[in-house]
Amino acid sequence: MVQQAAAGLRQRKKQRTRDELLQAAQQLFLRQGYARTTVDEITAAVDVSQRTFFRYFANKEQVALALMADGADDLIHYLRARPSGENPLQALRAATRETWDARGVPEQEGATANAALEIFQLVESTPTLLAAHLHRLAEQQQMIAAVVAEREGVDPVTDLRPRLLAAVFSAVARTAQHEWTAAAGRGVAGEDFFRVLERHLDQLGPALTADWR
Amino acid sequence: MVQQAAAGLRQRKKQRTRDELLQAAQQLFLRQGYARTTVDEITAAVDVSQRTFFRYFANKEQVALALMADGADDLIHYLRARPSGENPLQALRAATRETWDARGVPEQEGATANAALEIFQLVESTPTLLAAHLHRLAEQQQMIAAVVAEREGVDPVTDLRPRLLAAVFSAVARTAQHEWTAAAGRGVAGEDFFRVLERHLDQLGPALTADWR
DNA sequence: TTGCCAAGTGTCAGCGACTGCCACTATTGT
DNA sequence: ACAATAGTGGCAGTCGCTGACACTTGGCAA
Repeated sequence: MVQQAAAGLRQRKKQRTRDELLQAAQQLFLRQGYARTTVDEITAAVDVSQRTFFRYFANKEQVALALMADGADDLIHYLRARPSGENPLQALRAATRETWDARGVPEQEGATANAALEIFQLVESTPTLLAAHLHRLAEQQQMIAAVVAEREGVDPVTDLRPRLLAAVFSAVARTAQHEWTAAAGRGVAGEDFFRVLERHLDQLGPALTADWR
Repeated sequence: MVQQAAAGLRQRKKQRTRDELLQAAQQLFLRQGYARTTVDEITAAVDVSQRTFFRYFANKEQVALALMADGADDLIHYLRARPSGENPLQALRAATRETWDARGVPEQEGATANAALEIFQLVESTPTLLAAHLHRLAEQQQMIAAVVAEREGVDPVTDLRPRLLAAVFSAVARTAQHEWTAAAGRGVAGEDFFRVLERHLDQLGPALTADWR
């Protein structure tokens, strides 16, 4: 996952301006908020033209979304690799854990980790960004459904289960993420995201079946 | 639900231009697509200024969303009215059925019903609109969670179940809606939305627990 | 009725996101 | 060294959206 050949100069240059744009955007967004940051400000900070900006990102939202660690591709990959003995929900849970573990390393710089959290909160609190984010999640959900259907060898058109499972899992994951972001914001620091997710998954059964009292 | 006093002339006039804007927007959106329709075109059709348009709708997306029968407020209302003996999931299911039944009547004009479907498909196929729609659903989901928590008398902050239930139910409902829209588009006409939703809810257990084979 | 207040509208001026177009510069393979 | 090609900059223009202000019109009381 996440590998890069140190190819030609052209490639590297491109990668560099892209990174610079991202970094400049991050600084400005976190300092002034998303809406109050113009594309011109971002490009000025990196000293490229506005036109160039829109060659790297389809729109302003995409810069912000690109700042969030995504991991969806990784998830798909890990999910494909899970042993076929597991039932789908187990496989999803395990793949998520692997995805999470795999990226812990470069995240320890403190300042970086903190910025990551702030970005989550920024997205969560900016309607347009949240909308775009939800849209992206919906797309990822479809991919998950497809992989699950393939894994289990069921017809993805007829059988509702893959889509339902993907939908429910995504919903739970998103709820957990929401919760985690909020908690981390309140200084209730430390709890691992995956731990939060597990707590949510554990409550899934009770929430659906039992009488609550 | 949905009641209107035939109040002063001022009120009626306002309602009228709002309706006209909606209708004009609907026509244009369905004819030319969302992106290729400008706000100026809409206002020209109704003969009001662009400025007025934005006094009625916060942005272009909102007109489109307003064209979709919403029913969220109704759902909340019905949900509150459900007998407290029911467990939450049952209550949600029943409230949804009531919401659905309550609006069947004025929808039979054929042409209207067909346009409604087309709007769903328009939203589904237009990224910005879909994003906005998902965002709205997320807000409604929060309201559902709040009502459920209140209904069951549990702490909405500590207890994860209300939010999880709302999230899962919304996810299933959305999946069903997606399915329904697609099916209706393929001419596999006739199946009641609520029927589709029930099929999905029935598959929820199997999708989560069982080994799929 | 008259006259006042407030609600609703139009106009205008302007910002910011985004696109198409074309000329220019810099890398790459030969 | 040269040509093909990828990437950038600048410009002109469209569209969504907003603030400010002047104007019209419906609601209401004297």
